[in-house]
Amino acid sequence: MSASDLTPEEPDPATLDRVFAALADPVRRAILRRLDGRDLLVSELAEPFAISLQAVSRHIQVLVRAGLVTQERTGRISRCRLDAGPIYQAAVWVNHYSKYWQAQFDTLAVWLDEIERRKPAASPTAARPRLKRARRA
Amino acid sequence: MSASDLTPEEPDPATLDRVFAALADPVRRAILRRLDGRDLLVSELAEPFAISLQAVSRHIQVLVRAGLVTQERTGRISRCRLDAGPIYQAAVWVNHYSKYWQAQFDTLAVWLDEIERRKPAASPTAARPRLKRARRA
DNA sequence: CCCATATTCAACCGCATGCTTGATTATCAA
DNA sequence: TTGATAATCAAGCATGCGGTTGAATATGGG
Repeated sequence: MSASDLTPEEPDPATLDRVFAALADPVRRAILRRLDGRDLLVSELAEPFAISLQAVSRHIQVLVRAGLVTQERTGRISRCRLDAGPIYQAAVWVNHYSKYWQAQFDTLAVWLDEIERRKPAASPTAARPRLKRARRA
Repeated sequence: MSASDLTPEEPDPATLDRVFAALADPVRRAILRRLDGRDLLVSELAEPFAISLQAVSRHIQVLVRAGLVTQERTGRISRCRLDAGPIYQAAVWVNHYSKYWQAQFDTLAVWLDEIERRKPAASPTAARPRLKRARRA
């Protein structure tokens, strides 16, 4: 899908700043992963981490400010829900460069096909080795 | 490193940290955009920005440390080249959530269809903006 | 050689981040 | 009312970031 179909060419830079900055932390990424498909309380969210509850609470606030999480308070509990909307903007941005790794993979695929073609009757059970992601030279 | 490198479940967190952090700055994103398709010198890269050359040089170093830019020095000049490889890891991460915005667009499409259906003979020239349907994962 | 050019290094400043511990607010339950 | 629970607020600390200016390091050209 073309990026211009549903979003402007360059979305709000400040939004992109906040989203990418929010994603630049392993705890926050793990929080988003845990919110994938279910809503969780702050304390439930904090449980697997080796840091204080307060620290997790602040991580959640960072995610809220980035628009990636919404909180709905009922009584003393606060249920956290994922909002993947802003991630879409990040996805549009990074996917602009997909041509590069696709070209890389296409080249690799052609190369592997070439190897396959030169092989003198490979064993039928031995599948072709999986494509390893090309590390930069 | 295994076969899962192509579509890694969880790539190296530190790499992801550096890549997302590098993308969380408008100057660095603009640098990457300007390097899309051509290599540029540091001074050429710095030209459109209202900050000092030293500041741009440090931004480039951040991008180099994130693996997004490589520098080839010949003499006193330093030619900068984009390496989109690490962006692929970021793309894999964010595209994991594509199901959400695709669902959103599907919902929007259904909603627009509903409106269309209730309209009593819409004007022929004013076409409803076409919504490209996102591919179902 | 002499000087301009290209880039980086170094020191500094202001501010944000990530974590801690302790206090506070608010709610539920006995 | 009393007390436990859920979550946030607040202060403090170490670290890192983004910007500046000034100096240093090559390198190329006259």
